[in-house]
Amino acid sequence: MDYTFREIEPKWQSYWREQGIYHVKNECEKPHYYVLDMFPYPSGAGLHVGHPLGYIASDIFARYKRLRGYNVLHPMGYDAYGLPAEQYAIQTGQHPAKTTEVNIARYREQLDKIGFSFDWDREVRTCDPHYYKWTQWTFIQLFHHYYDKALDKARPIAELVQKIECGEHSEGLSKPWASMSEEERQLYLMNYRLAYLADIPVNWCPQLGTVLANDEVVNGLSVRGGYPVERKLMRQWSLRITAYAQRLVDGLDSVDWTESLKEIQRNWIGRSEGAAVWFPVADSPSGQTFEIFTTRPDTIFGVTFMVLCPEHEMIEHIVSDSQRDEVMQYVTWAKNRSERERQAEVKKVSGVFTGAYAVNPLTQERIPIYVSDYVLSGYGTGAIMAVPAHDSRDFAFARHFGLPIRQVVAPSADEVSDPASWTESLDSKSGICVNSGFVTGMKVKDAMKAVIDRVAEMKIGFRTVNYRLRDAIFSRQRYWGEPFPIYYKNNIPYTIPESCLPLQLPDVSDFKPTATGEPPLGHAALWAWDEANCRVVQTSKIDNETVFPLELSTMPGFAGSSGYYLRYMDPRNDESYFSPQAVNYWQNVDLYVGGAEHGTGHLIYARFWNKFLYDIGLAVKEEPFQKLINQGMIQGRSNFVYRSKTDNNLFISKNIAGREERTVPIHVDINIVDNDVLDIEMFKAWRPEFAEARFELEDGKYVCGWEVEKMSKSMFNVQNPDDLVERYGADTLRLYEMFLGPVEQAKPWDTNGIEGVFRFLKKFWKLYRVEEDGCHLSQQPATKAEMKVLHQTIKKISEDIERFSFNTSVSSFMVCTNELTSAGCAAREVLEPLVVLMAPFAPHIAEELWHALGHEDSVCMASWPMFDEQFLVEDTFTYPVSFNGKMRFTIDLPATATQQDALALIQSMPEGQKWLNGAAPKKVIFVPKKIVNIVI
RNA sequence: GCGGAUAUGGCGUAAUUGGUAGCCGCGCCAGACUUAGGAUCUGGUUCUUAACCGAGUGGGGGUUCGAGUCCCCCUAUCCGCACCA
Repeated sequence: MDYTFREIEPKWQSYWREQGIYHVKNECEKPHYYVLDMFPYPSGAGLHVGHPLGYIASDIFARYKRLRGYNVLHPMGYDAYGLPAEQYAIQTGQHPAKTTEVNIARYREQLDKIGFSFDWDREVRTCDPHYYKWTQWTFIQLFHHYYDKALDKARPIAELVQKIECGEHSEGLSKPWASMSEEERQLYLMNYRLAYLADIPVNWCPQLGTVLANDEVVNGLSVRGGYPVERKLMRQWSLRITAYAQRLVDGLDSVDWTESLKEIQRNWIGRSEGAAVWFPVADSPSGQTFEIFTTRPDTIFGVTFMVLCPEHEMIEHIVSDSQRDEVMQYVTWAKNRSERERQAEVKKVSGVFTGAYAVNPLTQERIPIYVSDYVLSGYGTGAIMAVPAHDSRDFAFARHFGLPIRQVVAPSADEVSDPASWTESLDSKSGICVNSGFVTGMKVKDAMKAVIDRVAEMKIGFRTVNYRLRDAIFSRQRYWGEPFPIYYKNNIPYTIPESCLPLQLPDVSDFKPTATGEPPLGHAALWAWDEANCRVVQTSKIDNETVFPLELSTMPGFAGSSGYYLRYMDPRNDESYFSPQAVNYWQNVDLYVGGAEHGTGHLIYARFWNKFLYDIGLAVKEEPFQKLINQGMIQGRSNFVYRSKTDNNLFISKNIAGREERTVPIHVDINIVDNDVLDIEMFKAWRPEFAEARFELEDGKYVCGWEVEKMSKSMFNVQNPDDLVERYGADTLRLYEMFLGPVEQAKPWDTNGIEGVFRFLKKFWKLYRVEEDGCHLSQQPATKAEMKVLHQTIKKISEDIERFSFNTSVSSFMVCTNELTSAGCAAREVLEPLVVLMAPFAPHIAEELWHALGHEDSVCMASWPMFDEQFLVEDTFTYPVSFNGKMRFTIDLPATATQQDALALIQSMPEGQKWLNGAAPKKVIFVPKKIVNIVI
């Protein structure tokens, strides 16, 4: 019988489904293992071959772990809320709920064809009220918690109130707590809540009609759609992720991720140590001071001016009358500049003198205060001490405005020079302090410490740490997201009771965003909160006495994806996020597979979310994802035909002389090209304008050009997995995606080698001599050589899977099959274990062969074969013999041979004598089972 | 500018982790079976050479009996961050 994958694959897919083979229980004697894929956005384009790459790898691993006796949690779901889904809905003019539904169905159909072992009973969708109930619930918990710096964990806000009442906490209190109104108290607590409402400058994207988080903006443009983003002050919900900055840095040391991704996160969090110092404003009657942050306290003697960011609140208080107009003009100009403009003109220096002076607290020197937008309001205190000699930005500013530059650090004490001659600043943190008062002569590192100690002693500053990480803006002026479980009473936000969750997303007909920032939920005119009855009411009467307005913005895409891995543990629980039993059993994700592009988004938010849930006693591990594998991006491989410049109907094959000058390349659909050879008939039928095409062929073929580009519809290089499943079967697709190269590596998609993998599977199939009534194998014992091949393969495949090196596994299968084929092996004792080895990679063919071998149960229930060392040991070993490191000939020695044996044998051989030439070897290096090298 | 990674035949890649570089696959060449093949099977395929020899893992140096692998310098490509004081 032939290998009929078209019959086999659907047959076993429905068998697995009907038998519930992949259903996982939470209680089990077996050890647990949790393998997770990053769940997809169900976009309208469907899956392309890049998506399943990671899924196939994790599926192989999950199946392997099952065969190894683990109870494996391997779920899948959909990240259905958020901008991409909504943008697609707007483009197609349909309701997002509808398009999401359709897209999910399409994804599911595509996924099912590839034969994954997901437990679909645990599917979650972030847009499902049963799911987002817990997203909203977590938000409520965040709102009701603050970060206790002493305990270094989140605690209920009620505890903070208690502390305030006992007088243990008074930071920033303007008047006694007892005399504060409810509104004043709430406003004060807002400064502490982990989910808080504040007027903050945000990334506003008019085209998308929403605010975006920092990781959703790149180079001043939105990641989704590439629209310009501007800075705007808006009242927004934020998550106080910065409270966790240090723990987010520290936690990286305990997880098994690639160094590069950890580094991406460290950079994003951007921890820097330094000092905060207060600089008094000169001649200030009210004794004003302002705080600056510096990582170079050692250079404080080199400060020649100060700079405030345009948003700094101090500006209007200190600006001199003569400078007021100019300063205000600059501030207005700077504030109205778009992010993109600002970033594009980073090199251009701008700024203005305030007319005011500050006093260097260590030297009592008067130094001018400037305003410039090179100082950012969001970092540190939005004010800096400028040391132009040792900071390139200050240097550029000083040169532009002709401000003095004073050297205070030199590579060595005698390398002091006149900064007037410098072309750049001396930013290095190594060297000796010069002209620096009491730190003169100290090494930079020692001076940093000395200056901090001194300012601390003088009570004008302190050692501190700053982070680049900003709080995560959590409001989106969009429709397709989780509603906030928040209503407003006297403009003060209150959470709706947990028992009323989920707060369902209202169905509105007009879900489009507005350019002004009014959330589309405002279109749900009748959407308000009846406080007394704890329910959403449809009334236009918001009386602010019994009926209150609800928050109209929705949560961002990362809300739903931040805790989904925990929900999979217990996905149908309506009483809690997940049960303690479930989380105690599964703990956290053992292996997480997904793209590195989520390094500064989802992977940070999820870690934060998990740490918070850990603090409040829900999660049991501080880090959610123990091991992380980043699968490489699959790029497209475009094909080109070459059209004559003079004759639109003439196409010239790639390698014909002079083709380059005579033609222009045109993208051609990769589906009508096979191994870079164009299917001429399909090409003519592809588009009407090519119907009359004529060709200049080479060797009777039309050879296309190719290039690696992004996979995109417009380049006709999108490879759809369904087509390949149809043509070669899911098992071939699975093996081929793995065979392409290491999972972690980015690579262009290229079907040129898929035939080879397909041939291999057919060959593998033949090995089993399948007939209508099963396999016609002999019961004869396998030869020693055959057993050796088998056990080598078991060893290799096991090691490969543990190392996540699936491309080499496929090669090993090929070698094994080739050897068994040429040995004519028909021994059951060899072929049966081989089926189990194949099961994680090509589950359909393995299942079919397993049954053909006479088994009644599924191959998924088998156990992984163990290799037996006895088949691998050699009686003799062939040693390469080198002279001075140069390999010359080989000798066979018993496995137990020693250096003396080797040397004796070599000396007795004519070859050996030729090389030794009668002389005694200087040295003999003998590494058992490796090499004999003789130094002559 | 800062940080991270990568570099091996015509192509995708492999190398027991310092021990015969190029496994496996594609492509190509030759052959077998075929009316036929874009089916199947067999053999060959780093370069140079008729062959032996020789050269060879981006370039240059170093450590070592021995380097694709370790160390230093350089180049190229990819990715991340980027006025973060």
